[in-house]
Amino acid sequence: MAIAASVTDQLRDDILEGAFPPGERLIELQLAERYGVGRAAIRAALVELDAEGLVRREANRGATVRRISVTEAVEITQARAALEGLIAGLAAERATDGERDELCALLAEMTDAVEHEDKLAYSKLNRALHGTLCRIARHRVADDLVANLRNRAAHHQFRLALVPGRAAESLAQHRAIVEAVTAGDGPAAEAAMRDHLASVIDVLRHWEAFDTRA
Amino acid sequence: MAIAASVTDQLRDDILEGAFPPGERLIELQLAERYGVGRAAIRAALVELDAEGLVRREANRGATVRRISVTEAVEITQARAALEGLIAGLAAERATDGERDELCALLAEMTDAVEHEDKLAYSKLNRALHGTLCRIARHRVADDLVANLRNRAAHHQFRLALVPGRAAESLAQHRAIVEAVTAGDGPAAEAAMRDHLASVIDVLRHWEAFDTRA
DNA sequence: CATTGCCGTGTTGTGAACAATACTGTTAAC
DNA sequence: GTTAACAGTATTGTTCACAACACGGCAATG
Repeated sequence: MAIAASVTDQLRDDILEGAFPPGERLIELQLAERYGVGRAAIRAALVELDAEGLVRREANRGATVRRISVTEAVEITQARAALEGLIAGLAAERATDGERDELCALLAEMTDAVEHEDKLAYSKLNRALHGTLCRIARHRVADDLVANLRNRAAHHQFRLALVPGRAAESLAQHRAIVEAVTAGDGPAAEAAMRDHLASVIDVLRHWEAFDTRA
Repeated sequence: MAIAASVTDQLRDDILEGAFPPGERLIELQLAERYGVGRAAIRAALVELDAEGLVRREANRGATVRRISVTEAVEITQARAALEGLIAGLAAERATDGERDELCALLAEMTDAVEHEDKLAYSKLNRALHGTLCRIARHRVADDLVANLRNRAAHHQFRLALVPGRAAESLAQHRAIVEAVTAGDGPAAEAAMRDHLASVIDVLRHWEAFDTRA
């Protein structure tokens, strides 16, 4: 499965990049040709991505890119809040001096991005910051779960970055998180992370009312 | 995959039942014969259970039942604490009167089991109570994640039930959870659930020191 | 005109055969 | 006695072909 694992990764990336939009049918033969492998490898990849929640498979009807409703995105973010709260708390306890510097540097870059109104850069830095916290926490199980949840809701996270004024609010919340982590205050870090994601949920809930698509 | 899904379920159950102990090799041909299906179906099942974390697959070397160290069981339980805290809080907000009665009935059965020192029954009821809370919370995402985490640590949970005096302590904690949920007090329910799982973690940590196997 | 039955096409599900790889025990050399 | 090379076996990885199923259009019927 050396090659097949790589096929799974390629397909996952392609879905996350938007090469296959939500609802799109994923036909084994087409994918096999696209990635230059046999149908068996594609099948394995589809089973795996189905388990990850990125792909939906129906018996005898094939696979499609899973469509995540706003309602489900709220649930995903709630689960993230619980798990990333744990992670933030652990990160506060376990961060080395070098890792603290890393977080501060990321925060500085985020501040720059907000000042220059570079929403794309901010979105990437946002992802990087959360990823760095996961690494610092040294908690494999939570890390894996969170990475998966982030992938599942990736589409909506992207929309979020485009909301006017959102970046400034988000920046302040991230600053609170980084400060608590660098101060080594676990409970404060957990609370700050939960606050941050609660505010994400607020935005999602606002959409939920008059949005049934995507 | 109508049949194949059932094969995955059968294999998962067999692993959880202990029919295949941790570390045991899972040979495709043997499994195919055992369940009366082709190798392809078995392969799909193994890929799926690998994604679930119950099975480990190495390239060209086959699949084995994943061995969960005590250290990893601690991590799993920490993640459960975060997610089941969320679930307990939601359950407190969303439980109907009928569901509250259901919880009280389960608690009564657990009390009986402790009085009769029926550890096996208690262990089953324990599982049932947590499962019922997941259902009451009506939170699909967290529910799925928790169910998976419980499966992964199932072996250790079973050992836990055999610790002398553990059942009485556990019963008191479950009573606190049920009382908070039936009272509709979300934060208290979340705190009670976290307390309960923190005490599970304490026992695991105690083992961690002088236990490297299983 | 609406509805039902039927057939053709596209796609998935499954089984069998073959190739590639890793493990085991044996023999030979140093 | 230890190590290295080697063959034999067991198991996985891959490909192919075919069967099973779902969907679409078309025609026949009421």
